[in-house]
Amino acid sequence: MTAAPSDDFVSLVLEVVADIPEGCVMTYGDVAAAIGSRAARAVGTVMSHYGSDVPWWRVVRASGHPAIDHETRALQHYRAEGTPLLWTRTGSWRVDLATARHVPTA
DNA sequence: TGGGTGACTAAGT
DNA sequence: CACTTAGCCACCC
Repeated sequence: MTAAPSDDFVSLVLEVVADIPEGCVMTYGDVAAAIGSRAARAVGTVMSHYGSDVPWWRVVRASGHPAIDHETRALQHYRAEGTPLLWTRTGSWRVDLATARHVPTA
């Protein structure tokens, strides 16, 4: 299952996500915009099927929260990469988009 | 060809 | 800050 889909949209998404440097993150909407689309949902769908081959944890929602049901898994990577995190008093946490948000030069 | 689904976003409560 | 509602886009049957 070495994801090598001939699908254009899928390949573009994987390419953008793979280009995100360590310690940085991008929102689903930003990834979609990077490939010239606004299908943030489609990006998430692609990640759910091919995320195994890309640093999916570097892709978060517009609120700074990681993919649903994968927050704990993403937290392990953030702590290991030194990604800036913001903790709330309620015990919840989120990625500091103001500092970790990555902007593709292309 | 048409309809339903989803690792989303933004706005309102 | 957290939850709910409506809107959008790409993919599968």
